Amino acid sequence: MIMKNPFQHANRRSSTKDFVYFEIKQRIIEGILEPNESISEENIATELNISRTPIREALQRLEIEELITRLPNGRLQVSPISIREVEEIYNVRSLLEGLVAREATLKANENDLKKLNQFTQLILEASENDIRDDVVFYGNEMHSYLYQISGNKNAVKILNQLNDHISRYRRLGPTKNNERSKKAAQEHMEIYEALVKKDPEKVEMLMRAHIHNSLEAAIDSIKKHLQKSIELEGNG
Amino acid sequence: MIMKNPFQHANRRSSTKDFVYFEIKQRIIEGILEPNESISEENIATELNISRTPIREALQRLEIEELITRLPNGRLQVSPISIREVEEIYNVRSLLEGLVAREATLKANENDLKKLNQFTQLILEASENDIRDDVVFYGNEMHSYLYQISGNKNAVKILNQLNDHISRYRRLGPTKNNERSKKAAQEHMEIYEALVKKDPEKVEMLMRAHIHNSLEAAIDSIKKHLQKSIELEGNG
DNA sequence: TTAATAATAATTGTATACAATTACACAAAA
DNA sequence: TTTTGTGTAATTGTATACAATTATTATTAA
Repeated sequence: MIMKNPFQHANRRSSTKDFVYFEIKQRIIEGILEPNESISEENIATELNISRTPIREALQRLEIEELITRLPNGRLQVSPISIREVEEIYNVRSLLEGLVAREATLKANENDLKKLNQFTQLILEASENDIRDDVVFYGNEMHSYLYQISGNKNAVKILNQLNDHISRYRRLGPTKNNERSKKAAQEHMEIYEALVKKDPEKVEMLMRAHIHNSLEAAIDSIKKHLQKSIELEGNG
Repeated sequence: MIMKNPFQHANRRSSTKDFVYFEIKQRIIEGILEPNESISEENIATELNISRTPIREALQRLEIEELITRLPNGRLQVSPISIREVEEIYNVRSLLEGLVAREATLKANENDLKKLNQFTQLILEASENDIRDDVVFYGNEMHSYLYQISGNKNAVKILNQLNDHISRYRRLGPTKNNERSKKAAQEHMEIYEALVKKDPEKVEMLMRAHIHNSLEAAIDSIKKHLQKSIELEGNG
């Protein structure tokens, strides 16, 4: 038996749809739902004990954001991954991160700079202790903080979507590339220093380079992963 | 009485939802549905003689693309317009058009260059005859053709969404700015010439500048429009 | 055995009933 | 008159029934 509105405790309207959206997105990013795995509305409905209507709406959103792909026959599957797509995403991201960082440079106040300094210190510390997860975490925090300062809602919305895809790819690269972590920490520091000097052009340039460098590291690990997958298939 | 599936003649699955999506989007772009005008699922359902289900899905897509805004109370309205948003959109568009044009430069073959030459000629002709609509039309065609050559699906998808918003703003500027048309025609020509020379850096630079120049023309007419709206409100 | 076809099952698309929320009009009290 | 509250209408959210399509299995003919 299905209860009428299992999420009515939430204040906002339509929290069911959002709950399903975040839940399925999380599973895709974490790889619980694997690339090319088929998705059934009915299965999700049964598992989460809700009707198909809010599930359809959540899945449509994921489809628009291209984490899910609709086949010509109407069925859905988790979107496949490809090196080509990663390169596309990083190219766009590089430009937009640069734009946002430049705008943030012009708008950052003393308190913002203090905050950003704290992030760079935390990143540096994590990289010195070889804690890659923390480098990534505080790195993301610093980027998000720049998003916020910039106030550029349009660019930030796109960046957040791109970052969802990147999170998905990042999971594929378990390579604890400490060399990259140290370089990334250094790059964040340089970006911070240019921000303090209120040099928007330099901030933009450094940020673009920073994203491009991350791309190369990412591609390496993805290539390894894809190769491994193919080997496994071959042996299966 | 509602018929079961009024659009079943179409081959593809789910054409009802898509039909509603394009129909409502068109109305928003053309201004038939005005900024801040409220939107009711039931009204659309009655008018188009279909049930609310596919309409909800179409509206959700428009909401994600931000042509429609959901108020905290769950009601929908046509998204408002603002100069600030136009600037944001053009800034992002400038970077992505530049990226796509650069990539297209590397991939364009002889036939593509021939096609692009035809577009530049049509644009030039239209501008000399002061037919602004044709300058815009063939200009868009040329941009779309570059999208296609680039093969960058990710960037193109974002650009198409941005262009929907820009189309909406363009309608506000009935100023037959022939000076801008002539300059735009010239700019397209210069971009074409750099493409022929296979100079991706120059193409990117020229394209960015071209978009920025369009922005300034756009802002002028939008400012005039907003001012007029305010005056009308004051007199109303 | 294989290929073609028909019958059946599974899945998505749409309509509709009902639930939950919000807006609105109207009445009562200050 | 203004404000507060209450009942009603309007609107959105969810569940469910059914329609349409697609996939799968079974069956039959070659």
